[in-house]
Amino acid sequence: MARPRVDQQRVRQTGRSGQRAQGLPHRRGHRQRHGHAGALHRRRQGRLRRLGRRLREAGDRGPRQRFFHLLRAPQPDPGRPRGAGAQGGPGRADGRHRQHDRPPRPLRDSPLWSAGEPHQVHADPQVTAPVRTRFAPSPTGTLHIGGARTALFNWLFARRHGGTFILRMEDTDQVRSTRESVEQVLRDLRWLGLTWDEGPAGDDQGSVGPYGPYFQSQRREIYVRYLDKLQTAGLAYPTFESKAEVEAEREAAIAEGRAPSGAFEEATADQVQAMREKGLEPAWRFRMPESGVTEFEDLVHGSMRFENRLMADFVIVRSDGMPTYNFAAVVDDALMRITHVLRGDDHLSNTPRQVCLYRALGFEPPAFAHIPMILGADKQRLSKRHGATAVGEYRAQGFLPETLLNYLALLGWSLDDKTTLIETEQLVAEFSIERVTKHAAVFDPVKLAWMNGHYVRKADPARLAPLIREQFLKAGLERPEGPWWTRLASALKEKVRALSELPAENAFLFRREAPEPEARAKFLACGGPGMLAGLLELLRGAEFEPGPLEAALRGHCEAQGIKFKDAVAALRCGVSGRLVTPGLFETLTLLGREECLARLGEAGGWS
RNA sequence: GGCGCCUUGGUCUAGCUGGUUAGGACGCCGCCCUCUCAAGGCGGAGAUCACGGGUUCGAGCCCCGUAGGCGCUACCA
Repeated sequence: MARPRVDQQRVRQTGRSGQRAQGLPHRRGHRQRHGHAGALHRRRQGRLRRLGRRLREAGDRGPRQRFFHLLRAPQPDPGRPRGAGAQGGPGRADGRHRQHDRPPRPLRDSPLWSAGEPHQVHADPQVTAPVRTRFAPSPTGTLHIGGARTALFNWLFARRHGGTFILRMEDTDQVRSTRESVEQVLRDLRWLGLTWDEGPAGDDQGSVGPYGPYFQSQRREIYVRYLDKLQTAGLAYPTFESKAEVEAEREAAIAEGRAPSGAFEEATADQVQAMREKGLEPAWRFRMPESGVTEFEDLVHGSMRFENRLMADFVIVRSDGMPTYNFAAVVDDALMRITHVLRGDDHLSNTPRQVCLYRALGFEPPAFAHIPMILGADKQRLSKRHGATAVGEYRAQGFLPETLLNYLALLGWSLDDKTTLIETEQLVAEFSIERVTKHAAVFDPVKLAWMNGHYVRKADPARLAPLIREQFLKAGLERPEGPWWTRLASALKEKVRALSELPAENAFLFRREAPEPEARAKFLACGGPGMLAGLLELLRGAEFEPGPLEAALRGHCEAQGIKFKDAVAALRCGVSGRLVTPGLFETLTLLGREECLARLGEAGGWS
């Protein structure tokens, strides 16, 4: 390939002892520096907050976005150490927000780096053009709670603004990505109702949408094309340094108290050729600006600022030809016209690198919103040892999708000071990035279970019936489909949390079991044997529906001078062999007259 | 090591321009309701707002500093 404009590419000298190390200031006590930076940050935050309030009060539509540019003092022109800078930084002197209605610039306009020039992007939560968000999981396992929450926020934001929600599979890690995992993720998202407008279609490797394919593994040529552009512009270079070598160098640098070099040994064309003849391909690194700062506005964290010289050249294409996350995500987000990137804040530190890539490629960066992570009870990243963390597990345990949506929405977001139960529809209507929290949240399965109880109670028994049947089937308790299941559902839904708890407590409805000793004792204690004849008589004659049955029993007790409670206890224990059951009259009708009579007869033999 | 982010009861959170008995929810305890258990209703315990200074008549909110947790610094994403 042609390699024009070589002169412009000499943004930085190559070689591992490149200039940048020399340019480093003398190390100061890190503690002192750290504290200072923190203070600066806090001060800035304080100013932001005050400005934000002022603006909000003034009736400004978008509290957060406006004050950012007010805050930003006119950027002093650093003197443009290198000529290319003239067309650089996006600036936003006019204070308008136009990135959304402008497609990414064609690459040939790509400005080269100009060292020392701040690279700024602006974020604008005030939506002026169609919103496009995406969820981009790597299919290396099932959909987890954290991923589901990220997907939810992206989905909510898109739906809230009438935008487009895109699903993209980041399957560049060929060894860990599996077809099975893709299917599971699709299935779980569908179950949650987080439907996507563009992305994988069906369960195969197909895609729908104008910017596909939506599997990164199918987009290799695209990444190669953009790598070529970067290389041509002198912003990417090949290296053969192994991972071990890189690590050794870094550790040595730290041990010696010097900053690790940000540059790596660039292989010459001859070297690349020679290695290729030996069957080795280089990895490609992106050339970071060696000075200046990269700034961007984060919709939840505010103004972010990173020094370029502290970020090393990073690999964008591996020696196996696959792009790395930071590269593929940027190329795809740009090409797919993503306007708002909502993702876990573990990506916050990667963002300046990505912003540099956007710039290098001539793309306008999207708005970023880094949402807090979800942790386990021990405040560590959520993982298997925290119990069920996969969406699929919750589905299998009989959780309702609206439960997950409601609960997950409240992890890092709130509507107001007292709303806990929020229907999905309301979520869509009310979601706002401005109310997203900054700190990590601990996932609490107990609260989730409570919430599921609420939604199960709210649900239509006819909807619950097949779900409940599935749970019993799993426990080996069968019964043909039919209205009986709907009646069971309405009897059971009042006292449940996870539907999976049901079979253990209610197996007696399906088969006779040895009575619990406590139930047997209670049957005797409440005078069961003495009432038996009367109760059998009553059951034989009564209309077998909950209402009439209750009326009949109350009448019977009245006439016989029996305590209603005792009669209930006798029937419950006698018929179920248990202390706790669904409502007695529902239980009786579920069992049916004949079965009740038979079981009561057996109970007559207890002693 | 460097850089970055975060910090209100056990947990999720509210707290908008400084003045609230720091509000709500889960969980916990008690009472009521009640055919058991739940659900529901009512009430209670539980927060020196990470810590230390400062400004102020007054600070969870502002300023300075410290600590802790987490993330990035990978040819993981």
